Amino acid sequence: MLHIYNSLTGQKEEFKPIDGNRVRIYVCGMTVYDYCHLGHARVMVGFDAIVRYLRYRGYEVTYVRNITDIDDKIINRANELGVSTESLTDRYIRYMNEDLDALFVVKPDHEPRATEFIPNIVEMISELIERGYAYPAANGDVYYRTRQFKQYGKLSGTRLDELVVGARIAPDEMKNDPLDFVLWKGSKPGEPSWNSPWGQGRPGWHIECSAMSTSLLGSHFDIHGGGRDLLFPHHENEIAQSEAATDQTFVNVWMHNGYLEVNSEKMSKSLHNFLTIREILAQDLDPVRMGEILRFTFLMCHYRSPLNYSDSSLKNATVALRRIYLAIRKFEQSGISPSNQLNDDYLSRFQTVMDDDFNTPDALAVIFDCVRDLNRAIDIESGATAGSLYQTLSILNGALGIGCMNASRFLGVELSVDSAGIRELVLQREEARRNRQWETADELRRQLTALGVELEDRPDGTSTWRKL
RNA sequence: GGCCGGGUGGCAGAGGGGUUAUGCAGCGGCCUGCAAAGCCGUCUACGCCGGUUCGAAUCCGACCCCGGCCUCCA
Repeated sequence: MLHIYNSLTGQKEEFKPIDGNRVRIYVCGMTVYDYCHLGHARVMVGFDAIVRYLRYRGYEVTYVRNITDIDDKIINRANELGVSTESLTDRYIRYMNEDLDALFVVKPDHEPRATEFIPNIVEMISELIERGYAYPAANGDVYYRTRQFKQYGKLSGTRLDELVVGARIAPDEMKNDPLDFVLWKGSKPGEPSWNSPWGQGRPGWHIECSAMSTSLLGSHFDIHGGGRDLLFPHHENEIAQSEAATDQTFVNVWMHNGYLEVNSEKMSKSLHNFLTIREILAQDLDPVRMGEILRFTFLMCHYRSPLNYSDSSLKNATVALRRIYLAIRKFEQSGISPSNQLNDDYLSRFQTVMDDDFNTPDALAVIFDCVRDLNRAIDIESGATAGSLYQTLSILNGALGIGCMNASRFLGVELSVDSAGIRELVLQREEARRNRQWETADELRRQLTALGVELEDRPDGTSTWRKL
């Protein structure tokens, strides 16, 4: 039985899809005016693993992850660079896709952009005005009447009276109440804008997610996710907008990722302490290998816990992941055939921990137990057992989206700057060992070590190797 | 100030009333020409103080520290 922690109720709940076997999930993606940073990566990888697991579990998932391609920051950035907002967002969407590919993140079923849903947005705002939940102001803005929505604050646990203290009205805004928030922004000359009943303008940030999610998934769907920092006010406002406009429960389960931290501080744009995905990927000769290491780093920590990022997080992930790949390679070089007879014990342990709010660290513990068993089975030449464990391991890895690289590539065998030269030295050493010239063999090993190559001698006298 | 999280062994990081998390590192052994990898065994633990209980790292209360939200942020 799958249980998911619901931010709305503050507890783990049994998950029951609204419509039989179908699961409809919406995740807030990114605003594309800069490179993806590790905080984005954590959300994308986290929900990628969740969606993969839901599918593994047999659910028919419709996964929507939006792109915000119009807002103040995009406009400002485009102006700074002297380019159009479209060319700016196109560029960063391209970079985002490259980054996410490197992290083995599968494409969502729909990836709507705010600018493609202006009619839906306008329609929803009109509905809100009609129902008395919104009002146009003289400056061309349209605002949401927050106090009108009696359940406001139910997600974040805030009370309106407490919020008033911090609320403020910017000089150019014409709100009736400081708590009201903008649905539609009247545009200034020269800004990108769309036609609306309230004049030229653009959508506010919160409304686009309400419009896109309900348009693509219906007024009432199963799961809505995003980073913890979106819980308030973004998701709170989404609820207010959607439920006021449709009179229906918006979302059953709200899921939020813990923060990615650096030096125990939240990584964010405003603190200027963020690392981009591509900076990290560039740290290794093979960016794809680095992508999987980064992905693994995220999965070693539960999605709701804060993850304190450091260089040693990557090192930890590297050696842990290497253990998995060494076992895979060991099996592949053993000549044993994979077996279709899966190991029920591991499958069931894996499902138990993943069913408990997607506990990926526990799931990895199961995988490592399976790895140990596999190594053991290969060592004692128990072919049937090894074949079964190998196949089981592959299935479990696939459910998390790890271990899907070619083992030799991960271990760096095909990648070295001088593979041919290394191969030559390895062969020379094999020759020396055959002749029992241990001094020569050890000297060659020293040379290889200096090249960053670690040798593993096999019983038959040949050697395999990997990058240190 | 209000509202949320959290403090676990050398490190990372799950768990959560009595029984090995897991990975890395350490120690002992097997294997090896020597290594590496692998396997077997093994040491370090639950912020502080009280309480409940036969028994608490796990529940309750106070306290100390850390982080977050209350303004844009994944």
